[in-house]
Amino acid sequence: MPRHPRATSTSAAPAPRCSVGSTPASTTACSSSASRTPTASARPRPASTLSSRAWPGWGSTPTSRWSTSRTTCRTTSLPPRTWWPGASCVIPLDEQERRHAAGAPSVVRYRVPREDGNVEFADVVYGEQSIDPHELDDFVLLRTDGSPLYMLSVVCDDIAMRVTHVVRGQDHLSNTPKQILLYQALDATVPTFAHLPLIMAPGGEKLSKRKHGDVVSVTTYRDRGFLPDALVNYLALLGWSPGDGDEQEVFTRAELIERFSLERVGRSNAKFMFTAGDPRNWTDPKALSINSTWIRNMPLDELLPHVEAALRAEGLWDSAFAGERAEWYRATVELIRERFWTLRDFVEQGAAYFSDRVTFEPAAVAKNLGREPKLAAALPALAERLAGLASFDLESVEATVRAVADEHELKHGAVITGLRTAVSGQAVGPSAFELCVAIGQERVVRRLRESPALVRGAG
RNA sequence: GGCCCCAUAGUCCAGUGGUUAGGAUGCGGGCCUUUCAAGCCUGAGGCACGGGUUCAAUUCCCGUUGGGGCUACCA
Repeated sequence: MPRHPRATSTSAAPAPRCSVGSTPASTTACSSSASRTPTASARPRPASTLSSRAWPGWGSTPTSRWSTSRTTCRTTSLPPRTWWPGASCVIPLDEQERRHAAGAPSVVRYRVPREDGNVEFADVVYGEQSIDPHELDDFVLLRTDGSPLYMLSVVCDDIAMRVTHVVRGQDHLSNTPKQILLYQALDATVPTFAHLPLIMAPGGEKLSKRKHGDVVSVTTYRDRGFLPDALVNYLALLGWSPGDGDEQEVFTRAELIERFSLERVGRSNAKFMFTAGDPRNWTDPKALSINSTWIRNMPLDELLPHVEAALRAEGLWDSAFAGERAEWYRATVELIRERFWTLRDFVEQGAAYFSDRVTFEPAAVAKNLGREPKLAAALPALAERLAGLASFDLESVEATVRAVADEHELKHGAVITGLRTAVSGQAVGPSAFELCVAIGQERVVRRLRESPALVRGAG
């Protein structure tokens, strides 16, 4: 049998079928034969419901008996199950009859076999496990209403789906022995288990949807401009590495499929660093970093569709970008992606390139326009000079900018940075001259003509 | 309380019975320059503690401490 799900099955071994995650496809899959809604007329359940291991159990409230047991074993510091030799679980038959006659609702509980030795299995990640069944509770299989619990459902679903490899979080490691017992009770083949280390929140607790909200949701990453491959790349690195002195960190999906192996997955939990509410570090900085690496370095042709989708979603897409302006579009994306971190940057900062929409960053305006009042006159003057340019290319734009700066007795840098902000709204970005050429003569001229209001407003 | 798992910089990962303990990210400084969440260079920062085993432990063993998980008529 292949040791992990991505291994290629070479021989007659069946192709691995994986159960990834922990939610059964159906919580009622197993209930058909075993569950009946108890009624006053229901006959006592035979002890043989499940390999002579399932028993009816009563309690005035679902957990009353267990609460007592917990208290007992805590105060006596006994192993949890020693007080439970079966006596309080196995109710005498006549008592069962009496309770059923009285219509007392019951659950069906699995009686753990404690005389057959330890439950053993080899976890692909955590290694050999051997659990003393005395540590295991007699757990409930069916609720009072006959519906199955998770423990039974996963096992039944995975058997039904012929799952060969179960890959899930380490929080299920302790439940695995119970499930193995169920596989055996049902006379089914026990699958191979691989438990993965957990991803913890910055505070150290288990990361959860309930407590941590959107950061745990993949759709959040999609909506906030992550490339699918970049997310997968980052996640793969949480707990796994190629090893053998190989320090590569950027992996394509194909490389991951080729090189990933469960055997090289570590056993210690990872902390997922993020700062809720911080627009810059809303998720782990390393995840952001890998996403930016992808955006900057992936083949342009593979990035383009993602940018297009983002622009379309914001109403910034122009069919000309795929037609007569295709070349310009490609060059522009290539120019601006160098400093971008997520796909959102293409619609936020990028809007200034693809449309008439410019978002002026207040800090940028204050820094590059607000500190030099003379720009209120210089920038419009520059606008007219640029408007008169027959060829709006890098060299002529630069020459014009420098000339206008001299004429207004301004430092070149002041005009250049002011120009960048007046035209793109940003304090950072590509070379101001390249930026102008990319945005185009008409828009640059128009934005410069409108800039005095910004200069005065900021000053 | 019981059982299980884990332990290398802030974080994510390599690594070795003898190494200047490596990379990434983040942070500091410098360079470049018209800007920097860009690029280049550079700096600080780590083997949790205590016992063993050994000529020699970050590495192997035990314990301690610390962290996490499970222990539901949740999944």
